[in-house]
Amino acid sequence: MSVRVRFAPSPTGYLHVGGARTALFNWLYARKMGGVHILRIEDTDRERSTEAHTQVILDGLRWLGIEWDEGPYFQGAFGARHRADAERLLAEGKAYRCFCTTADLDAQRKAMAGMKTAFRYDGRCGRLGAAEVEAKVAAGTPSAIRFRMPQGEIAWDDAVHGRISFQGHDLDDLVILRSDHTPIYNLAVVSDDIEMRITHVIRGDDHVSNTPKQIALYRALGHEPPVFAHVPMILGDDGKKLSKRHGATAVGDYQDKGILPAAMRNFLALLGWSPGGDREILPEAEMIAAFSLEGIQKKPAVFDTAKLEWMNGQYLSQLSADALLAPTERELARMGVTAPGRDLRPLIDSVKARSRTILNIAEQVAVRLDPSRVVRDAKGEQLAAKLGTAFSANLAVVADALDRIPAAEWHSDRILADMKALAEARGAKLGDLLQPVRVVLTGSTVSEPVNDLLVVVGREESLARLNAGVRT
RNA sequence: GGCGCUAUCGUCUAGAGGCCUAGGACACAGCCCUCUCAAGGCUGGUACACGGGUUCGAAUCCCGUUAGCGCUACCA
Repeated sequence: MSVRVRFAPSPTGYLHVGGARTALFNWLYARKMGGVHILRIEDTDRERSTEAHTQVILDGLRWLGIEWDEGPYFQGAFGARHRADAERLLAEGKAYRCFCTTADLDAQRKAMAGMKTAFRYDGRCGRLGAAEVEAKVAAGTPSAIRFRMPQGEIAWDDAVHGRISFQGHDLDDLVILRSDHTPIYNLAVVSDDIEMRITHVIRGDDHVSNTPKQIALYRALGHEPPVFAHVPMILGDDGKKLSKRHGATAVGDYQDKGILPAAMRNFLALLGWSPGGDREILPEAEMIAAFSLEGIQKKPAVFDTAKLEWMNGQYLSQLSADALLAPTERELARMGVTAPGRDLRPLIDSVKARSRTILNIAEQVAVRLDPSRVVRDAKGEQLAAKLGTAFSANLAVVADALDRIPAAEWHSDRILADMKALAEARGAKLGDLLQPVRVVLTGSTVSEPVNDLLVVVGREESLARLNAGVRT
């Protein structure tokens, strides 16, 4: 039987990194096994679900390069089947009508508050006589449908955790159909997974306590449960559940920060999964080849932004300026920087080695393009203070020497040769000559080699900035 | 409270009884390279939660303790 997996987000918020990773694992497993990856939007919570959220989730998945072979299906469209399944269970005596109102339930809960055990529905409506039920129905009393939880052990062999076992008597008789005839999550999932012939349910750890309920539902409905694989949560750097106060947690935020989809995918894959051994950078094909459910970690993982950025830098350095051009231009446009007719690729090449994100690249390109974006940072100020009058004196000397290089010979090699000769002639250190140039050109003490920087900024623009620097 | 899950460097992890005086990566520190930085190379510190077993031998198996997390809805 061929593998069929699904990613089933509920559109009640943005696509967060935990969900993205779950999707990634589903997709990797499908690709690895030559199976089918299905996208199903679980929009049965109509109060919190929005179309905008659905769109954000779809966009996020596409950005990450996670494809689906079927769907997106919308769970809300399957209400009739969910209802039919609930009624079948009712007809077979595996479920019963519950006439308790929300207020009744609250009262029951309150009454049990002092007791040591947790509140559990006592099944009182399940003990109603047939005549009594009929009378209530005839009287038009609204009722929900409750599933009769079987007693005894319910266990399964989880693909990541191994055997997990619950006792039926610890579980509630759960409502499967609301009194307004809409389905409850646990029923809808099982009904859909059966209908879609899902073979492996790969989902977040937070669902393990739902699993025994769902297994019971599978059996009551006359189907074998699928293989379950519960992947652990992703935590913030304080060990707490990842949330907005940890900074970016939505995949769209990382897109905005200039993270590459391939790097994000690689990083997410390695959060809670390991191919075994020492590999870190895994191209898509290798990732698929190495993927296995057994390689998934049991314990939650902390999301380490520094490592993500390191990884992004690795991917960045492998990409050509050609490949980086479009995303960089997009970023520049957002910053309001345009350079019509200018080939930005040499600038990107010049700058990408010192960048960890597209945003870094764009910022540095912008500074080289537009003198108004040069802002002297703390290190730059420090250097100027340290050199004192030598700062502008050196600038003047360098500017003078550079001015003698004809435009046709404004090349990296020629500039470096002249600078070295100048340093030697004056008995100065090359660094003392060049650092002021770097600071005046970029505002910072960090950049590509100054001779390259001069080429990238251009002869006239460089000289203009240097001369302006001498005067201040 | 109940039920369940988890436990190797600060972080991500390798490790399926002897290969472990515990390996890699990020981060950190130092050195090399160098006009600065990044990259790269080298070096360094830091971990098997605790307590009992089982075994000739345990990071690896079992039990307990502790801690963390999840669920406990007519939410998903």
